[in-house]
Amino acid sequence: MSTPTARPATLEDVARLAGVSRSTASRVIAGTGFASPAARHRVTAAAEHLGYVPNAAARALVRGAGVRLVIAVAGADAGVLDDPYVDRVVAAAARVCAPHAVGVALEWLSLTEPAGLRRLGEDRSVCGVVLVNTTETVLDAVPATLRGRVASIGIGSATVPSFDVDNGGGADAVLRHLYASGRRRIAMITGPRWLSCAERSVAAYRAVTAAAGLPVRLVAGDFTAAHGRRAALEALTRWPDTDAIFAISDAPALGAIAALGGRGIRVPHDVAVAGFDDIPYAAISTPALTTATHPVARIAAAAASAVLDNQRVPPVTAFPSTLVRRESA
Amino acid sequence: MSTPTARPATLEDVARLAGVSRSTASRVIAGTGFASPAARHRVTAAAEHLGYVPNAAARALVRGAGVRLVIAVAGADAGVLDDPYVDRVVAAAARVCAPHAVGVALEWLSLTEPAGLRRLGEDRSVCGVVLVNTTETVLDAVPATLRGRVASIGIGSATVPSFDVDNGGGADAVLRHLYASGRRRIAMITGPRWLSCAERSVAAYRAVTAAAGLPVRLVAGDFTAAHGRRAALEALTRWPDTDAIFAISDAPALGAIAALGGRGIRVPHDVAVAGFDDIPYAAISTPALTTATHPVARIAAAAASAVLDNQRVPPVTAFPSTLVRRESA
DNA sequence: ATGAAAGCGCTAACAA
DNA sequence: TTGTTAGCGCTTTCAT
Repeated sequence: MSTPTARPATLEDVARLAGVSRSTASRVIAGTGFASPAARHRVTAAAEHLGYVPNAAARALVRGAGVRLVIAVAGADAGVLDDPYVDRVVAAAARVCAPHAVGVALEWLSLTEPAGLRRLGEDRSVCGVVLVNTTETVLDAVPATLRGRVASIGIGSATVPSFDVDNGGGADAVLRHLYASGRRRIAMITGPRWLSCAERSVAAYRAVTAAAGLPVRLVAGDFTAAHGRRAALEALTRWPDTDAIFAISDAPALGAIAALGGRGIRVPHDVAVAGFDDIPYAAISTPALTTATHPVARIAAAAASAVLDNQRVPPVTAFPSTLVRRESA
Repeated sequence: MSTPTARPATLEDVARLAGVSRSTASRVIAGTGFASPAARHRVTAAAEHLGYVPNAAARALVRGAGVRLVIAVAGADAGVLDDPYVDRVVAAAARVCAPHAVGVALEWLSLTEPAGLRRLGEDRSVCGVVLVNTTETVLDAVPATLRGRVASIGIGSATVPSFDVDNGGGADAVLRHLYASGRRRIAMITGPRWLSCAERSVAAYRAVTAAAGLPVRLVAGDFTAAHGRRAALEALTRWPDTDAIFAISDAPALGAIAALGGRGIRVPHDVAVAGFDDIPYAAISTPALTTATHPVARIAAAAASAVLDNQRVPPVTAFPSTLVRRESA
C-alpha cells in the first residue's frame, strides 16, 4: 500500500503520480468540486499508493480554519484543572476532534481576569473554545471574534450555547426518592457559591422542601470528598435529627458516608446519603451510592462537535439525568 | 491593550505598525536571530497593542513542525479509550501542550492492525505520538518516520523511550507490607495477559512469594472493579484460607473489597486487600484502600514533554511508587 | 471537467 | 542589523 519515502507524500506527489493537476487532486481528496470518474479514481489510487495524508496545518492555514480546540476551565486558580471531571471532558473532546485532525488544548481561565479569552479569540490557530465551569462574568468576557465557535458546558448566554446535564431534574429525582422513602429532614451539601450551574440543584432542593413543608438545611461545600466529610459532620452537629443527606456531587457524598461511618452512624439505616454524577466508584462503594446520572462524556462530545461543525445549535441543550437507586438511600 | 479589529492581527500588521520588515518582526516575536534593542522594543509594543497572537498553523507549516500530539491507546477495541486512566493521560498531555500551541488528539490503536501508526508517521500535522498500553507488536510497528518524536507510557523499545511507574518497586512495597503485617497466604489479581507492563507486578509477586516460601495464588483479571469482584470470589473459592489479596490496580481492589463485604468477610480483619495506583477514591472508600502511588499525570506530562521538545531522553524513565498505608491492609 | 495562478501567515536563507 | 525573496502544502477563484 505504500512506497517508503524519506519524506511524507504531498498533494503535489499525488497529483503527479495520477497525472493530473494539483487542483484536481485537491478537489478529489477534499471531496469538493467536480472531477471526472476517471480522474477521481486515479487520484484515489495514487493517494492510497503513496499513503498520502493531508497536512491539516496547511489546510487550516489556507482555509483560515484553526487546528486546535481549547478547553478553557474557569476557576480561582489553575488547580481547577486537577479534577477527574475535567479529565473526562478533555478526553471526550479529544476523541471527537481526532477524525477532524484537530487537537485539544487545556487551559485555565482566571475568574477575575478573563482577558485570556481575548487572546483565544485572536489566535487563528484556535478553531473553537469549550468553556467549563462558566460564570456570567466569564460569559460576558467572550469576545465577538469567538462567536459561533464557542460552547459552554454549564450555563450559557445569548451568544454562547449551553450544554449541560439537567441538574434540576436530576436533583429533583433524587430528592423525591428520598422523600418517597420516608426521609423528612433532608440536609444538602452544596457546591461553591460562585458556580451558577450548582444553583440549579439547590433550587430543586428549595422547591422540594418548600412543597413538602420540610426544613431547609444547607451546608456550604465544594466538589471534594474532604469537604463532604466536614459538611456532613457540620450538618449533624447543627441538626442532629437529620435523616438524609443529599450532596451536590458524588465525591462529597462519599466523603459524607465515610464521616458518618466514622461516627458509628449507619447508612442508610440512620441517615440516607445520595449524590449526583454516578462516578464509577459510586457503584462499588460500601454501601453503593444512590445518585443521579451525569453523562459527562456525551455532553463534552456534543459541545465539541457543535464547535467543530460550526453548526447552529439551540441556546440550551439539556441532557437528562436519571435516578440510580443503590444501597445508600 | 488592543484595537478591536474585524480580523486578528498578522505579523504583517505588527511589522507595519512597528515600521520594520516582516522578517525583523518575526525574529523578535519568535525570539530567534538578531534585532536591535530599538527594533525589539517597537515590535513588542506593536504586538502588544494589536493583541497579536502568532498563527501556530502557519508557523508549523513553514517549519514542518506539526500541530498535534496524538495519544494512541493500544487495545483490542476502541473501548480501551473508556478508561479514567486514559482521561488522565490526555488531560495531562493537553496541559503540557497548551503553551506550545499544540493540541492533543486521542486515538485507538488496534493491536492486530497497528498500521494506524504508519498513517500517523505520514501525517505532517502530527508533531508526535505518545503510546499507551503498548505491546511489543505495537512497538515493532512504529515507523522510522516517527523516530525521535514518539514515547511510550509503559514498555519501550530500542527506538521508543519508555516512561512508566516503577511497577516492580510499587508491587514489592505493597507485598512486603502485607508480609510484614503477618499475611502469609496472599492471592494476586492480575491484569490482562497481553499487557507487558502488568507483568512487572506479577514478577514482583512471584519474587516475594518465592523468597518467603509462600504459595502462589494468581487469578486472572483486568483493570475493572467488576473483574475484581469475580476474581476475589474465585480466589476465596479456590483457596479459602487466603488472608490477603493484592490487585494489579485499585479498581479491582475496590471490587474485591465490595465482594468480600457481600460475603460477610471483614477487611482487613479476615482478609487484607491492597491495590495499586492510589486513585482518588482509594482515600475515601470504606475501608480506605492501602495501595501504592502511580503518578499518572507526571508520567504523561514527562512523555508529552519529551515528544514536544524532541529532546534526547534515556531509554527508560521510571517514576517511583511508594506505599500508601490506609485501613484495608 | 481541468489547470494556472494567487495566496493563507509565517520563517529562513541570503543579500545588503 | 535589516530587508528581500522564496517557499511550507494546500484550497480556490478564474479561465479554458
